[in-house]
Amino acid sequence: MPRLDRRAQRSREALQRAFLALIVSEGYDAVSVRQICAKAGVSRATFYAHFKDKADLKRKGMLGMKHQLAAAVEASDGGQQPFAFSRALFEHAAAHHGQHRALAGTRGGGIAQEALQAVISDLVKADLARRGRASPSAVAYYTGALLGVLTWWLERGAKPSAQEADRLFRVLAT
Amino acid sequence: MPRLDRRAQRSREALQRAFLALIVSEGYDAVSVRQICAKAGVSRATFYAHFKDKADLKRKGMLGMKHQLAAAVEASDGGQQPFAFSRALFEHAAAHHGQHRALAGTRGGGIAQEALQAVISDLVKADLARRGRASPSAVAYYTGALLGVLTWWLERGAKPSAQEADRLFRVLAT
DNA sequence: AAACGTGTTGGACATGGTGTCCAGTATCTT
DNA sequence: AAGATACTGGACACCATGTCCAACACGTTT
Repeated sequence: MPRLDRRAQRSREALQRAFLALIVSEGYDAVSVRQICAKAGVSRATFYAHFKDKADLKRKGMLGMKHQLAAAVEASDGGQQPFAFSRALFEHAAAHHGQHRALAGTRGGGIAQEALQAVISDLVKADLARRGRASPSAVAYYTGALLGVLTWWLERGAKPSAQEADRLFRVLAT
Repeated sequence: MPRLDRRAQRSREALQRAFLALIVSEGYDAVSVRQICAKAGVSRATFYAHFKDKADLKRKGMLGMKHQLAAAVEASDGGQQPFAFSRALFEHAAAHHGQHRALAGTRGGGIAQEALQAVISDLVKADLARRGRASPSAVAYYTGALLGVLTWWLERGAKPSAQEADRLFRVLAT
């Protein structure tokens, strides 16, 4: 049995979708709760029944992305090569292009940088540890580098394929 | 002769200072113009005489930092070695620790990431070009890596010396 | 199908921030 | 000293926020 009433689920999803669309077109700061509700076709009272405020909506959205990402990486086995997870990361980003751009791009005010950074940082740390090369500065270095290539690639419209972007990163990193 | 009336300069600086302090203690989003004025001991009308809004204050503050940084890098000659400018960058960050942390740290919502990113990106691009290794992806890669190490270092309180942090970066990058 | 439970609605409300304006006052410059 | 310019503090209209509620509609359950 579904944990959530159909109506509740519809409202939630409509709000999330509207939020992402507005972030892209207006920028995170400029988006108001009213706008989100209008675009979602949902009463403002309903918004507050689901989320504490705009930041809460953002937080829950990022939590979802975090889980998706972690699952995608988990599901892929890139073998033993260094930074094996990066391929899955680029491919997930390509598949959910709009979502990533909204949250990680400049328009989103780098809202998701924090969350992405946390996920990537963990992956990098584990990877380096496996190879006996983990140091805090190295983790910061490779995390930043990967995030740099990822956002660069997203902002130019995920233009080269995910596979190619992944290769570009890995060539530089090794 | 001074381009700016003493009074005007005092007000400006008081507002900038108050803004930075509040960002650190409250976080960028939570800071209101009223709070800034109260902390600066300045009338709200005065604020609007100097800045269009909070974002404008932020923008002008970052412009200042950008110029400082560029000047600091310009003034130093790190010889011919790769990424010669990075030393000056870390040292400037150490000298203006509070300012950097307010704008680049998590508390500031990564407000300055954009500005820092732009400055560093230009420097990296020029450096790589000089060595005939410039490609958009490489610029993104090293810019991200340097930004990653820099923010990591700042958030742990600029704990190892600037010199040491610089060395850590350069070892990984070359 | 009917009854129940729960999500949704729209509107009211108090609160507080925003950006603008102005007349009076304080301070700087010449 | 006189003129210029910045500051003050308060008023203003406007808009967004977050909370509440009674009426309603939809989904779920029996």
